[in-house]
Amino acid sequence: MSDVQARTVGDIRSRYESFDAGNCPVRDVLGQLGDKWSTLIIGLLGERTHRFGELRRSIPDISQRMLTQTLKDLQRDGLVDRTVFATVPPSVEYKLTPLGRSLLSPLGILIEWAEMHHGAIRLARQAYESGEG
Amino acid sequence: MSDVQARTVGDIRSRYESFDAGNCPVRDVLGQLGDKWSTLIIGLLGERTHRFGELRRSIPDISQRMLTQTLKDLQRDGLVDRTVFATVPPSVEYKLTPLGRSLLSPLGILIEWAEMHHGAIRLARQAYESGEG
DNA sequence: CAGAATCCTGCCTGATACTG
DNA sequence: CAGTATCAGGCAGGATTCTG
Repeated sequence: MSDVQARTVGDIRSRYESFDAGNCPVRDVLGQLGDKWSTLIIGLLGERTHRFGELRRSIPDISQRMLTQTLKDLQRDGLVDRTVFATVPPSVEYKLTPLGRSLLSPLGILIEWAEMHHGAIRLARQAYESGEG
Repeated sequence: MSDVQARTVGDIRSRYESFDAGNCPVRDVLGQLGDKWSTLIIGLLGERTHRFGELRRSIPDISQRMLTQTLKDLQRDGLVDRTVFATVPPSVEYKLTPLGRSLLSPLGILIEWAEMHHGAIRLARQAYESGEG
């Protein structure tokens, strides 16, 4: 692990400085993943194919506008596949593309880190507030 | 890898739904990492300790305000350690805490994914624009 | 059912000026 | 050098209404 970490430490720096803001792959990816709903939708679609209404019910506090827009962005980036069925009433299915599925593993690792250290982060926040906040 | 992926797929879903928005560790972490500058600063501090002015020069397009604020947030979350030296003129050093260093590996993995698939994402965007954008 | 269009608001962010 | 304070703009995101 120390080997992996030592390598990635340098990589983070070098990969940022080789690209301006517009073409930086890190910003391109984290900019999208960092928004409010993308990772949640990717997680749901990683589980199985969902219809639009299923996604909306699974994420009670998302607005219709944001669900539509986030799905469109993910589709645009080639992470999500959208299939329309010409039924009455119409139905639309969303699923991950192979590219989208390949993101599940790195994303899962980050989520594991988040859950593992969430308690420590919350404690640090409390300590900060009572001390100098 | 199929084992890791299969496990994380379910995890993403379950870890989201067990927490409301305020306590969800995924949103807590990605909300911070997803901002414009956090990952860049973490990458720089993963390389070595930096002074305030060094960080500012290393990130030419960050405003003083955002650098201060991002550093404060990272310090608040226990990822970054801030040390003031009572010299004239004053100097302040920033470095990663052990918690912050533990984030370098998962973050590096995500960055590797980003760089590896950045080309595919850009191609998907071009295809989307010319097709239905 | 699955969206598109519109309006509105808050916060993120940058620019500028000032301080210890 | 390392910040803080203040102001201004733009965009993310929500609520509502309308359509095929």
